[in-house]
Amino acid sequence: MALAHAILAALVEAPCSGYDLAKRFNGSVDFFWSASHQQIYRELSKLENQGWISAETILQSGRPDKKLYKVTDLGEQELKEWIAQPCELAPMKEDLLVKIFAGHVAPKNVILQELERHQKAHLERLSTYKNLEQQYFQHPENLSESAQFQYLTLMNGISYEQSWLAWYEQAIALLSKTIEKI
Amino acid sequence: MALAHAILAALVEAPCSGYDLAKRFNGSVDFFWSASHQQIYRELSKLENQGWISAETILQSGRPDKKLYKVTDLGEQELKEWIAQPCELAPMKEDLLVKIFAGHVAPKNVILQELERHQKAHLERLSTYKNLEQQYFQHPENLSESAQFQYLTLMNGISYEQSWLAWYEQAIALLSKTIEKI
DNA sequence: TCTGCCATGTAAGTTGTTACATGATTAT
DNA sequence: ATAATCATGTAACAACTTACATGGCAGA
Repeated sequence: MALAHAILAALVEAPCSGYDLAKRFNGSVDFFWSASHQQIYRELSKLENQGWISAETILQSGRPDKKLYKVTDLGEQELKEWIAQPCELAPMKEDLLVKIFAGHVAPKNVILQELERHQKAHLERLSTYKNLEQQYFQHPENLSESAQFQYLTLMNGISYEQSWLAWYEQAIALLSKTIEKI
Repeated sequence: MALAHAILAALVEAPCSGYDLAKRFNGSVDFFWSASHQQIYRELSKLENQGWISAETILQSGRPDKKLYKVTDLGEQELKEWIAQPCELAPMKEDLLVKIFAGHVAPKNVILQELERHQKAHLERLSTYKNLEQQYFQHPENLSESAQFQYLTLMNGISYEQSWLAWYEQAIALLSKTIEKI
């Protein structure tokens, strides 16, 4: 049920189309949830049927019409109740760490290359996040309440990326050293 | 396909039963993958049919018989090839951050309680990880190659938990302050 | 006696992935 | 011309979750 609530959360903050939601939940700025556009469209239909969101069709000239979704009172109530229920820690699913765990069955330079690829990707994400921080959250003390909460999720994203980057440094150093020995 | 490879990775390091795998992929020591026992048993059957693992039935007195699984040469080859293929960054799915993102629709003390619950859970995990470090990885320079790789995954787990804990401090401080204002 | 551990599974339902499909507009 | 962006979806399949099911043994 969590995709439903992630969509509600995103729409409460800013009503938008499925296409826009897909952009927010894809690629580089998905610091709290990710989902494909197929999932999103399917879920949006469900949410509309349940009456948790409502759609307004916006006619556009020069580009396809779009449906602008917003959260209904019922939907907001539901979101509020969901927030109050305790939830589990997110399950770990890290392909990269599976590779590291079994790293001794593969050549070390293969592992190192993969580490460096991921390091680069995380570095890019971090810089995206820092740009967002600069643009929207320069003066944390003046933020609206909802902006404060959003800032907290961004801070989490930044902290997450930094923790990965610190680990890459250690991991690459350790593996490079043992390669030299051989 | 990643569950399959996570199982291969775990079995390469130490052959064991489905039950044991489930324990490793559940609860507090799953620092690179998590899965339920149902998933694991189903996947084990598939892997055995594909010839990537083989089972030996161990008759036990006083407790149920068990199947001890180990990775075949074919399975190890497959794992090796999978490691060499570049993979994506793990998708983000954090219920807690969804709650935070939409935090303004709920009472602040509800959010704070949930933050504190999670903080406690992460603290416990960190201490579990640190105990493992003390027990098995006291002298990193003397570790076997495979133990070195395992230590890297543990280090990642520790770094991950510490990053969450640092964020909780910030988040709780920020929210507590704004509560006082009201 | 009741709970928890050991050990394995099935069945039904939900969620997520991959591939396919359309069609206009804008920028290179 | 070609690719990218806007905008929405369907269909088939794979992965994951939740609930159900069994049964002996050990310890409080």
